[in-house]
Amino acid sequence: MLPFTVEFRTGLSLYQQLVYAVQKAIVSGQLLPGDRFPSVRKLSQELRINPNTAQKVVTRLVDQGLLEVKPGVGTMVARLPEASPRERSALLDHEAEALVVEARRLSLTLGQVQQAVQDHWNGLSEVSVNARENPGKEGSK
Amino acid sequence: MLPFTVEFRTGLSLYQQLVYAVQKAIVSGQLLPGDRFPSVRKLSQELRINPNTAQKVVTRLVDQGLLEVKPGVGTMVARLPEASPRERSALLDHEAEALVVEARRLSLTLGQVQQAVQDHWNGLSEVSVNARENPGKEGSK
DNA sequence: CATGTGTACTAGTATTCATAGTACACATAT
DNA sequence: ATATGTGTACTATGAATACTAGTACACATG
Repeated sequence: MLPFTVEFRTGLSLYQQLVYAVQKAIVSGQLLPGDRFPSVRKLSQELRINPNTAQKVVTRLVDQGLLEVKPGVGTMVARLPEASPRERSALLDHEAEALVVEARRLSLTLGQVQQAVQDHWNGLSEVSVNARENPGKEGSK
Repeated sequence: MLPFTVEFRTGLSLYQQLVYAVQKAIVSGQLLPGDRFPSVRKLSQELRINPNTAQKVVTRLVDQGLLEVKPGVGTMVARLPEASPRERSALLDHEAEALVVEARRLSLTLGQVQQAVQDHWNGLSEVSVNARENPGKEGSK
């Protein structure tokens, strides 16, 4: 029973997809700062992957500041760290450009791209709202 | 003397970056259908890479329908092929989402993302306009 | 014929990814 | 003190990918 969902697809490495799934769960509010995060042994069991692969996922997310660990205790979701201006401009300069190049290659329109961006933005915000209702239910257990 | 520019950065494979640079040159109009594309030997010389790596770039672009080759003659830029609905929805569903997730992780705003998308969109269109003027200059040589 | 083109190989090295297994230190519950 | 669960660090292996080097052949053109 993991607090995030992941559908494995071909073309991307397992650990990349897992890192992304957790990032998504965090930015959407499905996972909140202070929440307990499953141990690498639980991750590897549930996902049927090697513990070292699970550990690699956690290490990457720790490096990004999304998770924090206490040796012997476990892992929990951290507060979203302040992003560096460098990272931000890299996304706006490079990743956004790559999306646009790809969109133009597929003959999509600017409007379609912007609409998709907005839809995803709103979709993640809706999850955030739902997530705040669900923790209340869990608190009653 | 290549008809596209590429700045190699770490983190991505050489051939990926080259494929992207050519995609960008094509969608921006810097390279037009029918234009001659450099041979793999020229690519490897200019870029100081192995000819097999250059060939891999060309093969990938041919697979995408952006280039077409005539054995013994050479390679030229193809007409932008009709993109499959599958590719399109994949970009709008997955790549756009990934950009949004990353943007939210970096605490960027929807407005900033959409502004960046539009800027890049416009930036590529401006290149297209300039490219149409430059061929005229080259014609006079 | 000489030159330039794409293409297909073989072979090698380095890196990444994922796995398997082991073991230790730390923390908590019984 | 013991049992259980935690993170962490290793070694080793194999597969896949990336990139290089070199060679050779067929095709096209001057």
